[in-house]
Order: sequence, then structure tokens, then C-alpha cells
Amino acid sequence: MRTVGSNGEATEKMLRVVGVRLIAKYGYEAVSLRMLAKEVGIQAGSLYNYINNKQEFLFDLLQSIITDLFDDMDARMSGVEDPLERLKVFVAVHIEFHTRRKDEVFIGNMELRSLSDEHRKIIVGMRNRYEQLLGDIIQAGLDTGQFHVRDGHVAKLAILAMLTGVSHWYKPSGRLRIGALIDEYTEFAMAILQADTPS
Amino acid sequence: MRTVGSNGEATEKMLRVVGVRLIAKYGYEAVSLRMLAKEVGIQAGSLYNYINNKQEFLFDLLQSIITDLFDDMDARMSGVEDPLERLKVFVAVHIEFHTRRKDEVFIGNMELRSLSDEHRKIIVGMRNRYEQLLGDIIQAGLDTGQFHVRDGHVAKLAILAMLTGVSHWYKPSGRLRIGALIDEYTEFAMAILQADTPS
Amino acid sequence: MRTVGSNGEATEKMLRVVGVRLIAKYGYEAVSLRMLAKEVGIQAGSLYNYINNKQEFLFDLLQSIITDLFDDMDARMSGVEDPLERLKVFVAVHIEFHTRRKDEVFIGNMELRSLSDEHRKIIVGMRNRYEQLLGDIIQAGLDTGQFHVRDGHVAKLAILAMLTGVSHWYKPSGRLRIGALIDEYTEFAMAILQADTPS
Amino acid sequence: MRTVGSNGEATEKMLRVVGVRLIAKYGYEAVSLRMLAKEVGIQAGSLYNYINNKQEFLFDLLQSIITDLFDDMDARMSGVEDPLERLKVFVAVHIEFHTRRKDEVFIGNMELRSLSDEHRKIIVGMRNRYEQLLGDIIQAGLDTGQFHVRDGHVAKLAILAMLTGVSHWYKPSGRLRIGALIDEYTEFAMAILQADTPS
DNA sequence: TATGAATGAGTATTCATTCAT
DNA sequence: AATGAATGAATACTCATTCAT
Repeated sequence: MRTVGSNGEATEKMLRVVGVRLIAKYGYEAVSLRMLAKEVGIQAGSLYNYINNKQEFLFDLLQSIITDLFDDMDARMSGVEDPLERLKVFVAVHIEFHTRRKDEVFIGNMELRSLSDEHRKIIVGMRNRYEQLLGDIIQAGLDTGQFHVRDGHVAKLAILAMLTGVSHWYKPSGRLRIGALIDEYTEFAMAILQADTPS
Repeated sequence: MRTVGSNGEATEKMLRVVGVRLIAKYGYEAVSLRMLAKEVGIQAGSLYNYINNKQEFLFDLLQSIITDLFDDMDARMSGVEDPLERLKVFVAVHIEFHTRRKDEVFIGNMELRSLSDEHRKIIVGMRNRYEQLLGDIIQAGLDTGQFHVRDGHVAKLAILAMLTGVSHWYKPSGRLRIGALIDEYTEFAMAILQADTPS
Repeated sequence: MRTVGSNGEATEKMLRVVGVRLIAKYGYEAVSLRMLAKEVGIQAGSLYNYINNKQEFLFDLLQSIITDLFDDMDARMSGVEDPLERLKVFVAVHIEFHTRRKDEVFIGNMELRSLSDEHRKIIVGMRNRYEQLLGDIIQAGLDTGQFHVRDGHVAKLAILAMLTGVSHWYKPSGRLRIGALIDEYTEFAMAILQADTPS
Repeated sequence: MRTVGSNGEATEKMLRVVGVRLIAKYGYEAVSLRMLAKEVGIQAGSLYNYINNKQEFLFDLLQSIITDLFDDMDARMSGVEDPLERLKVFVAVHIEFHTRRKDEVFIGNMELRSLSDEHRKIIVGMRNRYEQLLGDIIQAGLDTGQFHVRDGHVAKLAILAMLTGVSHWYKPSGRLRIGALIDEYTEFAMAILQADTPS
């Protein structure tokens, strides 16, 4: 029976937005479905019209986040071959995503612990594949002689931590434009890799 | 009601160690006092001979961690004046602490959300003062002309995220010695800051 | 997880009745929500569909009791002007209420200690206003010369304690009809006040 | 081993005084042995050098209170034969005790519910014997024709409730001297009983 | 699609009590 | 006579989840 005021699609979207916001703020474990339902404007029981259970809800969120990131990266990377150019694209896309969708990537990094073992395996696998994109770029640059860093593996980890860190402090209202940020971080990444700058 | 085996000091130490390990693995919210007590080998109620409540337990852990980090840094930094030398000390101490006491700094970064507002204010204040140590080093290097980075503030954030990241992946059994890690990260930090290397 | 038999209104009424009975018998502190829930026929957690917490449950009970008493008194007192007549009404209504709803007034007198400071302030305020009804009647009778007691304030306290005492021993199955009780207590009250009896 | 600072007798007295005060204020169930111990200045476990358990502690308190009341009454009543004189003594002793030891009689009336069945039987038996003292006085006065109340039983209950009520509101710092109070209440009791006043 | 009443297991915390020292 | 570490059972309360309506 269709209750007066029922409104499936809007509710579903809101659920996702509210879920991300609350989990980013309080953490998955600290967010109760009652709290979530209240913010969405429905009763707790009604959430089950949209989710199977709390754990799958988290998994779906995290999966769609990393999928989006991957897709963004893929689209922008296609056709770019030169390692240095690919590095610049990587930094740009990563920073853009990590500032524009900061809450989402934040929970993507924080809530892996809250996933069930099976779910975590899947998400970590996706994340590893994503991070390997940068690993491959670095290796390619070392092969071509454009990069000169000693330990490409550590460099990859260092650059990823450095770039991802923006999601911890970035505020849209802040001093820095995203473009300027990308320029800075591109220079940092190139410096770490001791990249040759084309004359 | 056997009280044989009462052993306050040992229990207290164990509580701290077990607490850090469990919180690092599952997160503060997901760790129940029952679980904690079981690992320590006492009844849940007996925890209250050592803690006032779960929240204060977390706060005390986090506070002592950052205090130790600060004290370590202070001791090693004393007498060092040159900005470049100070930068090297900062990187070395930070990496050492973040590898040797990796679980502790991990929860120090992850569990700020789980603190009460008042407790969080205190811990964040301490963390800000700690991070400003690096900010001051960078500014001093810019003033002396030893560093040439465009935006010292962003550089500080980038370096801190990069360095702190080791606590997310470091394994004592891994390929890399701490000494080698420090060397790598020192180079990275200097590269980011475009530090002059003394001839 | 059977929800067959969900029946909000009936449960709510029963909760109130059972609550009054248990608190009157064992005292608020000694009554656990488990016990209460068991008597009502639901699980302890389900109580929270009806109450916010144990303390508010008590407050709501006490508040509705004194409100009912006040309303009863108000209704029966309206239109009666003569102090002696008002005294008789007061005694009659008070005794009727304190016999017919003896458990309720009993907890109303016994459980003030169990209220939070804020709740107690409210209930005591209501009780004081109620008791002042008698104080005003006595003062009026003294003013008209119908009563001759030396200290009206002490007389008020004495009469109230005397009347309220019935809730400590009254049994519906006992020897005395409520009507006879009222007659006795009316005489006692008049005697205490040294009221002139109209010839 | 005699611990430094151990001080048995003083502790025992203090325990009684503190116990009465706390139970009067918060109620037996709401007073924890930890709270009690803290006020006395010892650890909770040390209480068991003085009490067998919490329930017996309450019983001992209540028993000694009613015993003291009984003894006071007995001593002052001895040698008095005339019903009216005995009534006056009863009122005087009762009021004196209920004002001077107000906290004690307060818990004596409030905490019967908190006694075990066996303990309660004993205390209620003692209280009934005490109250029967007044019942006997009234009956004697009716027999001699000095009192004229219709229902001696209800009169007994009414007078007892009235007299005992002082323990609910009496404050030593208040307006009324105990002597004046006794005079008032003696008049009230005589009025209730319609006692002949000797010319 | 939504409600609201319900479950049963869980949570942090408190408590009376014990006992080796 | 006192401590302090411990127990085991209890307490108020929360939670994810179910399901008849």
C-alpha cells in the first residue's frame, strides 16, 4: 500500500547523502539507523525498504565511491601516454576528487575497519588496483629515465598519503583554489620523484 | 569471588597495551569493555578499578601518546638550530615514533571523532602545537633562504600527511629498515621544500 | 521476533497501572524496568516505545496524579463559598481520592526523593499549591470567626497529615465505608479548628 | 594488623550517623555502600568490619530507633495512670522524639518496604505495640467517660498520622519551639477525642 | 512505501560482597 | 581495622532488525 507522502527515489538519494555526512562526522559504528532515519525523515523500520542491513549499506557506499574515483581517473587518463603527463593527470584527478567529494573519500579511508572481512577484501582490492595506477606510472617514468627516485615503492606510498591528506583539512571556503592546490601538489610529487622538467 | 591473583600494576599496564591493540584493530566504538576485560583476563566491572569510564580511557590513551611524541621531539630537537638540521631531526623522530609505536599513533589519528567535544579540543590543541613545530622550521628555512617552496603552509600539511602515512602500512617485519625509511623521507621532505643541499 | 499482538494503547495503560502497583509495593528504586516489563508482558527494551527513561516515567506518573487530585478538588469546590462548607468539601474529596486511588497518592508522597531536582521542584510546587487550598480555607474561617484555632499554619499541617494518613492503612475490603470515614474525619478536622457548628 | 589510622569506635558511631543522614535524604535503595564508606572516610570493603550486610544494617538502625522511642515513652509514662494525663505524655514524648530525631523516625516510617520479610515482620510488630499504647489510652479514656469520640480506632490512626507528620516538615531553625508545638498538638488530640477538660 | 510495536542481544556502568595482604 | 583488587549479577538503556498493518 502506497502511504501518503511516500517518495521512494528522493528518499533513496537523501539516504545516501545523509549517510555519508553522518558517517563522516561520527563514524559508522557511532551512527545508529534510528539517527539516520530521523535525519532522512522516516521511521527506522522504513530504512529496510532501501537497504538490506547496515553493513551492506556501508559496503555499497564505499564501493560506489571508489568506483566513481576509478572511473573518473580512467576517463581522464585515456589517451595520455607520457609518464610525466600521466603523473600530472593522476595528481589533478586525485586532488579534485578528494576535495570535491571530501566526506566520501574520508569515510572510504576511515571505515575499512568497519567492513566485514569479505566486504573489506573487495574494497581493499579495488583500492590496491587504484593505487597501482600510480605505481605503474612511477615505474614507467623510472624506465624511461624521466624519474630518478631511489625507491619507487616508498615514493608511491609517500605521494598517495600526501595527496589523500587534503581530504582531512580541505574546506571549500578556504584560501586556496583547487587549481592552485593541484599545481602545488604536482610540484611536490615531481620533486619526490626527481622528475626531469621538460626544458 | 576469588581474589587470588590481584595484581594492580600488571593489570593496569596490560589494560593499556590491550586497549591500544584492540582499538587500533576494531576502532573505539566497536571495542566493548567486555572484550577488553576478557583480553586482560578480568571481569568487565573490574575495569572500573582502573578507569573512570570508556571515554576517559580513550582520552588518557590519546593524551599520553601525543605527550610522548612531543617529549621525544623536544628532547632530540634541543640544541639544534639550523633549519635544515631541524628538519632532518623532525623527520627522523616522527618516522621513528610512527613506526615503533604505530598502533598508538594510528588511533591517535583515527579516534579523534570518538572523543567528547571537550576532550577533542584538548587533543587537537596539542596536535596543532606539535604540527606547528614543523611549520616554524619551514618558516625559518624560508627566512634564511635555505628552503624555496612557494606555499609553506601547504608544504607543511603535505609533509605531515606523507610522514604520518607510514603508520598505515609499516610492518616491523617488512623489507625496509627504519634507518633507510628515514633517509628516503628526509629526501622527500627536502625535495618538497626545495632545500639547498650543503656542498 | 514476533510482533503479533502489537497493541500500543492497551500496553500503555497497563504500563501505568502496573507501574503504580509495583512502585507502591517496592519503591521506585527497587523496581527494575525488567520487572516492570515482565508484568506488562513485553521485553524491557520495548518499554522505551512508551517512556523516555525511568525518571521521566516516575515524574509523569506523579504529575498526572497530583493534577487529577487538583482537578477533582477544583470541580467539587466550585460554587462553594462558606469556609465551613469548603472545609467539608476538602475533607470529602481528599479522603475519597486517598482511598480510591490509594496506591497512587502513596507513591505521590513517598517517591518525591526519587525525583531529579528539577522534577521535584515542579511536583513540590504543585503540592504546595494544593495544600494552600486548605490553608486559605482555614484563614477564611478564622477571618469570619467560624474557626478559632490558635495557629492556623500548624492546624493546616496537622489536618493534612491526618487526612493523608488514610492512604497508609485503608483497605477497600475493610470495616469502614468511605462515607463513614469522611464523616469521622470531617468531625476531627472541625474539632482541630474549633469550628462553630451551625445550630 | 592494626592499620595506621584505624579507629574502630569512632568509625562505628560515624557510620550510624552518616547512614541515617544518607538514607533519610536519598532512601535506602539509592544509597550505595560505596557512598556510605566515602562519607565515613574508609573503603567500601572496610564497612564489613562493622556490618554483616546492607540489609542487616538497615534493620539494626530501624530496630534501635523504635526501641529508643519505646524506651523513652515507657520511662515517661511510668507512674501516670489517668487517661488524659497519659494522653498528654504520649503527645509530648512523641513530638519530642519526632522533632529531635526527625531523620531517624523519617526512615523508620519510609524504609519498611526495604526490609526483608522477616525483618519487616519484627519491626512492624514493634511499631504496632507502640501504637497500641495510644489505642489503650483512648480505650481507657472512653471507659472512664473522659473521651467521647465515636470510633476510637479511627481516632488512634488519625492522631498518630497527625503527630508523626511533624517529622516531615519540622526544622530546628523554624519559628516554633518544641514546647509550643506540643501544646498545639495536645489540644488537637484532645479535640479529636472530645476529651473533657478538667475545670 | 511507510508505520509503530515488538524482539533479543548487546552496551556501559554500578553494586554488594569477598578476601589475601 | 583497613586496603584494594576482584567477582558476578544486576541495572538502565540502545540497537539492528522484523513484520502485521
